[in-house]
Amino acid sequence: MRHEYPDEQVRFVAKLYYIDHVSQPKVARLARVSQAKVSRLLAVARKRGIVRISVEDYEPRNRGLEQIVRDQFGLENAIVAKTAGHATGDVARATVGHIGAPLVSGLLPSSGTIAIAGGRTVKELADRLPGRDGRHLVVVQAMGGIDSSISEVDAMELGRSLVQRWGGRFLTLTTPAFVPDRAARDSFLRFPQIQAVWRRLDQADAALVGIGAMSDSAFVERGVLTPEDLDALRQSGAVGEICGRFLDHQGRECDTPWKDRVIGMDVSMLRKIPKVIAIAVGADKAQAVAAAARGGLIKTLVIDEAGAEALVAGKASRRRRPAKNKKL
Amino acid sequence: MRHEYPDEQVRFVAKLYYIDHVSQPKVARLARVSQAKVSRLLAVARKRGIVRISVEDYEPRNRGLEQIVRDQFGLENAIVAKTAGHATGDVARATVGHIGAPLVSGLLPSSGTIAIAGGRTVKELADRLPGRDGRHLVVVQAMGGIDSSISEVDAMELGRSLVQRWGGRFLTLTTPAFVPDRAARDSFLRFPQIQAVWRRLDQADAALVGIGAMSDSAFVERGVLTPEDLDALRQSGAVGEICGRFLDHQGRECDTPWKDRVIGMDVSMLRKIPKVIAIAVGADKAQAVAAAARGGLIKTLVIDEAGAEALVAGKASRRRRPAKNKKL
DNA sequence: AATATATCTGAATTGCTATTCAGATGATTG
DNA sequence: CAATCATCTGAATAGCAATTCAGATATATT
Repeated sequence: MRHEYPDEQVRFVAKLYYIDHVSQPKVARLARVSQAKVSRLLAVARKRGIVRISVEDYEPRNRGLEQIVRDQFGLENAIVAKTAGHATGDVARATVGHIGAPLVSGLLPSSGTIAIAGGRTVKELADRLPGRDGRHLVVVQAMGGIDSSISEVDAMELGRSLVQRWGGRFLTLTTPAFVPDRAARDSFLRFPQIQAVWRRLDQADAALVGIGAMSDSAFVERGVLTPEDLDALRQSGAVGEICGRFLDHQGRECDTPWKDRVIGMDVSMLRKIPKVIAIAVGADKAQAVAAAARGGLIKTLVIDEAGAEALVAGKASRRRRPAKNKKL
Repeated sequence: MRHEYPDEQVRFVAKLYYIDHVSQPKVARLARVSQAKVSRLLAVARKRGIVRISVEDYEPRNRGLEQIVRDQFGLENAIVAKTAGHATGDVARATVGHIGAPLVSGLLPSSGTIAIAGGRTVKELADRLPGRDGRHLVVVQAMGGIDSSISEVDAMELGRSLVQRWGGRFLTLTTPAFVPDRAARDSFLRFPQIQAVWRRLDQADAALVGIGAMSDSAFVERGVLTPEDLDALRQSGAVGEICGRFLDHQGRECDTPWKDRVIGMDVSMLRKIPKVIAIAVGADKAQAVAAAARGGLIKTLVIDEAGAEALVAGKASRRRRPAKNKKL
């Protein structure tokens, strides 16, 4: 089969376009080809290295903050993504996802089992994980379905799209995330199909999870928890949540009825997974992140600058509180 | 006055765009600015050298042919522009103009007087001559107006646009190119205004001229010469033309009535100008170019590959002819 | 403090580039 | 020597980038 364009032509086009700044339609005229082909020739020029574009190093991570976060919370790894003008909300999530993705990709094993949870921030990152060949990963849903619809930020969807790009296998937890009571949960977990997935989860090599704060809970938004439920959880000392597990300041699961109604990775499972990568964006996640870290549930944290700063500041304030308590 | 964008922001934007291939609208979102500003930041990045784009050398000139042409015709300088797929016509003219312009710009003096003639090819080159500050050039029209309209390829227009970019002065030859007879010409040349310009021409430091073939004459096209006139000229030995001067094989002006009816630089004027840069495109110009070169009228030749090849080949054939003549 | 001047900004627009599509072309196979 | 396949091609198009414009903002000047 004939193939590849002559170097001479590629260089001719590249020179006119990149050096002389002649537009593609004009280059096309001079080179006696269509504009479409000029565009293609330029792509070839870049691929072949005939055109080289280099950008002075830009450090997208706040290394100073990373160090502090890592040390204060005993994490293996912290990735603090710089955000333009301390962006918040969607913009910050996109930035953290963009910067975190290649780094997380490097952390994930190339074979074995990965547990994945849902969330907007996890989605931003997961969508940007580069596709790779030759990986034979099993991706497992870390928590049941939040409601009967599948949102594009649900673990179900993220896992599906991941294995589509990676070519592995995706195991779903075909259960709701929250069931009425302990008995219901146990009966679900007795199903052989579900049990098998549950065992995979228990032996996962890595996990990719989000961290939920007590404000703006996605569970409340989607109607599976009421604001009153959330209040009750707060009363019981909950400061945040991972995989449906509500945590107290120390990162222990709060002892509430919900504890037995969740079908999702529990605290002890997370603790023994060698690589738990948590993603969180925003200052309001600080308490929840701190709790998860303190409980040893997460090993790597991917976070934005505002979140990291709140995290570090919050740590200091919490140190003051015990001092207050001593006064009482 | 405030000025210049922070390096940090420029690098941030440049990295996203050039390394991560994120589109400008998306970069804009992440950087919290408008797409317009991203475009501007990228321009700054290129200007500051934060982004460097390098293209493997492309040699736009056919050095081998240049050498042959230079040697065979005793030229100071020959520029043979490579043309994609041996392009002809407009495309070849544009290519030669594009490649020749920066080289011609380097050859032209930065002060003094430059004579300029018209022509499609001259236009292609002149339009691409880079603007330069600090030059105090006087540009002089080398030949009268061909007809009463001013076409965009006429010396009048080219000179005007050149000094507009260069900031010099443009002197026009306010006469027709062809007048009815010698007496008319002499009377024109006696006008003090015209005489002054003529004297400038006579002392020009450089000239930029096209070369006309006996086919497809612009003069015939514009109705100042009839096809019969052209035939008569051919009968008198004319093989080409410079500034309205018809030349024989040896580059001497043909002795015809037209000789005294042209108001334009003559052969002796051209011969003594230190830098005469002639531009010609196309194989059909070969004889005319050869004649001009042989007559010592031009010092530098800018030409396309097809033209140069015809030139070289023609030279060989002309050598054969004298051999024939000996037989007679 | 008020004005003048220069620069900066994003919305709209224009013009350019990358991709999609349908058809052509040439290699490869039975 | 078809038939098949993969690639290549330019026209059309969808999407993207550079420029223009009018208004905003900051600095310098009086």
